Amino acid sequence: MKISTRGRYALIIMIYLAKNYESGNYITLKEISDNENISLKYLEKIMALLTKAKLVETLRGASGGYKLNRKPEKYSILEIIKASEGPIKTVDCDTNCDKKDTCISKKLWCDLDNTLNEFFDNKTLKDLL
Amino acid sequence: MKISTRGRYALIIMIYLAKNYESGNYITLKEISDNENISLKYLEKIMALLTKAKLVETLRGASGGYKLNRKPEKYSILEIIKASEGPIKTVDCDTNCDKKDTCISKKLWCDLDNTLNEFFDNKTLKDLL
DNA sequence: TGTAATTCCTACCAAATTGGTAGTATAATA
DNA sequence: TATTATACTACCAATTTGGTAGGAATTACA
Repeated sequence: MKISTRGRYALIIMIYLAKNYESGNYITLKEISDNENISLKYLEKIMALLTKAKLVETLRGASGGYKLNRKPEKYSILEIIKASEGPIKTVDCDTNCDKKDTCISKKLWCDLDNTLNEFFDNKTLKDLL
Repeated sequence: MKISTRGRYALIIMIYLAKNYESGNYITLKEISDNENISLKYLEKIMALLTKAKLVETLRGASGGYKLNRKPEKYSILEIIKASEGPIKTVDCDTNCDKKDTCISKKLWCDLDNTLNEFFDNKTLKDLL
């Protein structure tokens, strides 16, 4: 029942970009790294996930960086969590479980996943600012 | 964002005991192991957590075993999760974070913990039967 | 046109957690 | 007293987490 640093840092990055959304500028990871005290190299790795999920626009080379490609209110927190931590699936009981059809617990875990999805989907980046 | 097998198996154990609550009998881990296809040794380890949390009554020796010490409706799922997986704390951002006082994300994670606590606290063992 | 700045990509690694197993001691009962 | 159970302690392999390192590709700008 943990959110790893991947998800936590991903959100920090996105909040940082959201704060700079109005300027339209590309923000470097170096700047985020310096301001948030997170290793540049680790940020790069997390950023790769956000880039792959098309949550940000990137520009390489000098004076490049990252920026949001939509308004902050158009990002649900769910997208950010999914991109960084993978889909929300609190238990893995579908495959290789011979009781999956009669399992009493299953409904609980499904409800839990739904609750979490709803929790994160109802909130946008803008709500956090 | 995962529930480990500890929490998952703990719930299976508790459901099993709840089903046998009316009989008043002590149930052996061997029986649960056979019926649920979970290794006896691993069940012992998980059971130790539930015992320590005083969720069950135990009797050692021949014709011993485990049984619930209250009615199934008196157990919240939260207790069982806490006993097996530890307290619900989705992020660990209090200690060693120099930004903990100004952190924008913090409220989100607190809300998340509260949502999860409420989710599990509102459900009893009996609800699952 | 060269160089500095920046992202992109691949590989590697240590520590912690997960998901167990094994053996023995202790207690209760028949 | 033999058998059946839990209780306790120690160990271990595989996976995940939380990074680091180095260089290649790309772009802006002087």
